[in-house]
Amino acid sequence: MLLRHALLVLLAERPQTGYELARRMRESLSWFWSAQHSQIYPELAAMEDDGLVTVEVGDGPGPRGRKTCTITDRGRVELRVWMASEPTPRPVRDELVLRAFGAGSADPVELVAVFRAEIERLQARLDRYDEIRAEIEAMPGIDDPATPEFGWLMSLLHGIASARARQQWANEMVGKLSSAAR
Amino acid sequence: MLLRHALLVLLAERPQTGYELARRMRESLSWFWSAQHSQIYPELAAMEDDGLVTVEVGDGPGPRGRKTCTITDRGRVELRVWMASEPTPRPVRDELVLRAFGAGSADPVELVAVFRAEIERLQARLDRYDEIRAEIEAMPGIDDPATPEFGWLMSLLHGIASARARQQWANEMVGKLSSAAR
DNA sequence: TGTTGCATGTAAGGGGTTACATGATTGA
DNA sequence: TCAATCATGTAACCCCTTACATGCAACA
Repeated sequence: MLLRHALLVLLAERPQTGYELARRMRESLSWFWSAQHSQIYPELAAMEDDGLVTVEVGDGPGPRGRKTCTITDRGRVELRVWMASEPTPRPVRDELVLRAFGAGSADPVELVAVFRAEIERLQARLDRYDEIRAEIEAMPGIDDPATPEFGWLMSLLHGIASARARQQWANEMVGKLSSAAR
Repeated sequence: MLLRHALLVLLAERPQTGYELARRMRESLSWFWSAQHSQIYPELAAMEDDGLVTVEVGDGPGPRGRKTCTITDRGRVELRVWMASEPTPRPVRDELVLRAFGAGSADPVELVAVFRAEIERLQARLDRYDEIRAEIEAMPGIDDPATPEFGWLMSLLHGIASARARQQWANEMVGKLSSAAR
């Protein structure tokens, strides 16, 4: 029931169509959550059955109508309860750390290249984060947790902190592998 | 084909049974990789079919024999190629960051409690990491990437770096939420 | 006229978790 | 004798990704 709560978080802000939700997942939320439209549409239907959202059908392009989903009071209660609950621990699967663990089975020169590439990817992401951060921090009411911008900034700060930590670690790996190769 | 390479990493060190591989996944590797025995046994059989491991059946408890898996030359080549390849980006799903994003839909006091609990969980993990670190760093040849201990230390350093970064971020969240509540 | 974006759905398949199932050995 | 550990396997189910499928509107 995790996609369900991710959708409720987005719908709490304003009513949206499934297409819009899928786009926001892809474009902005994707740093910490993601889902395909093929997963979102059935879930929205199930949420309607459970009374968490109401669906309003209007005119739209294509063979089917455009369906706008609105969160119900019951949906808001469900969301508030979930927000206060402890995150269920999810198993981690990190290919890069697995490669670090298995360093003994790799060509050191090739492995250094893998880590250097990761450092560059992270740098590109950090540069992008900085741009967005400048935009968001200029917004009024950014320190008020009740505004959507607050949550946006907080999740961005997480992205920055974790990318920096990972980049530094990758850099350390490159250093150790390089000095050993010499 | 990711479980496959995780198993090859472990088998590169020494021959092992499926049970042993499952235990190591659960006990030590689980910080960055995990798999259940119900997934491991069929995968080992498939790997044998593909000539990546050989299986030796011996006496064992229970109705079936004890099967020791040994990596083949072909398995080592497969592993070396994979180690030098770029990690395929996996979608992130982080419940805690999702809660930070949706801060506006939560009771601030309850949300602070959720983040404080995470800080404590991370502290317990960091304490455990420090114990293991002391043990590993005392080992000889720890700076040689060819030894299993090197990979062990590197993955541990990743765990420490990412836990610290996450803890600091969670602390920042608590600060912002608390000052807004007042 | 062709491509991109809007808009909603279904189907097949892969990866993973949980539960079911069996049974020997070792130690409390 | 009871529990934990060793040891291997199967089955059902859930979540998710990829691909298939349809068709309008706007723009180049």
